[in-house]
Amino acid sequence: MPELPEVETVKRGLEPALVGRRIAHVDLRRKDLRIPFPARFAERLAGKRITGMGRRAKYLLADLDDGETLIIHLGMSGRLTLSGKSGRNGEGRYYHEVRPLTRHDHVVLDLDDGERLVFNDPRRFGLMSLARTAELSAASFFRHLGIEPLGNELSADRLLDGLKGKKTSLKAALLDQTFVVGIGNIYACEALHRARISPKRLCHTMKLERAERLAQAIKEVLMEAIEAGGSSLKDYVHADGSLGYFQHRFAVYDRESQPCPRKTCKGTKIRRIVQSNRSTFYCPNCQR
DNA sequence: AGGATACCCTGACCGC
DNA sequence: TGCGGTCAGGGTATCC
Repeated sequence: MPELPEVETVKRGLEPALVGRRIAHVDLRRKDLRIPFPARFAERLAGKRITGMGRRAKYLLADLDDGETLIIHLGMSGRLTLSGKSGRNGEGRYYHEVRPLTRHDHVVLDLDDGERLVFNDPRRFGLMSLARTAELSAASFFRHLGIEPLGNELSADRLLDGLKGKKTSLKAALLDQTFVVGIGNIYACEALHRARISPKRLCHTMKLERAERLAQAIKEVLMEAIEAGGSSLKDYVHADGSLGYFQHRFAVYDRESQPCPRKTCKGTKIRRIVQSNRSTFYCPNCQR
């Protein structure tokens, strides 16, 4: 379920533990995830220091001190877990505990301070790769990506420009990562509900007023989810170091037959339809 | 060419 | 209790 807000939350959760640390050892426990690991992956990571972290679309980035960047995509079920524990106990004695590895723990990064980062991904829709930091935007993963939804790039005008002439539904357009990045099935539904626009509406029928509402709604929905993730970060990095996805209240997603939260809808039931093989949830009363 | 569909994969869940 | 079927969705290959 990781869309932009979840990836951003993972980035913020990991940043303090990873930046400045050196990767002491890498354990690659299989040869591929969704795609094969790049050549000499473990060797290229080992010994490098993590100098900073970033995010592009739903990709998590860790810059290394040799000019390469570790690229991580969580796919659908990927998780990054901090599982090492080391330090001085009450008696000043050094201790080191590491959680035993489990099924689907595919990549293990041991850091120089005793911390351990584990990538677990049951469905293996995720990926890990490496690219030259200076050439990231030209890397295959990023070359075709559209604009980031937060910040000034996304505006009503920019939306209108991208939507004009498109014959698809708005829902499909929002999921298209070559247009706007970071929005997945959940936040597409949520943004359209907040903007009071039908997911079935055809792109080319959009005019300025709806485009303004949609641009605003996308930003709000994503930013509120990031805030919810941020505020739950201390719960979210659990005592054992594992990172869970924060629970967030959705207005329409996965709420089929439940009342639309919008007061003026007076209990109109949320409807579920299928668009391009994916569930769409919306309120037939307020979304037009 | 661009839009729709199939597929990768496993776990959760449901009905029997 | 077990078992088969269905669904979940990010991204991309492939088809139309």
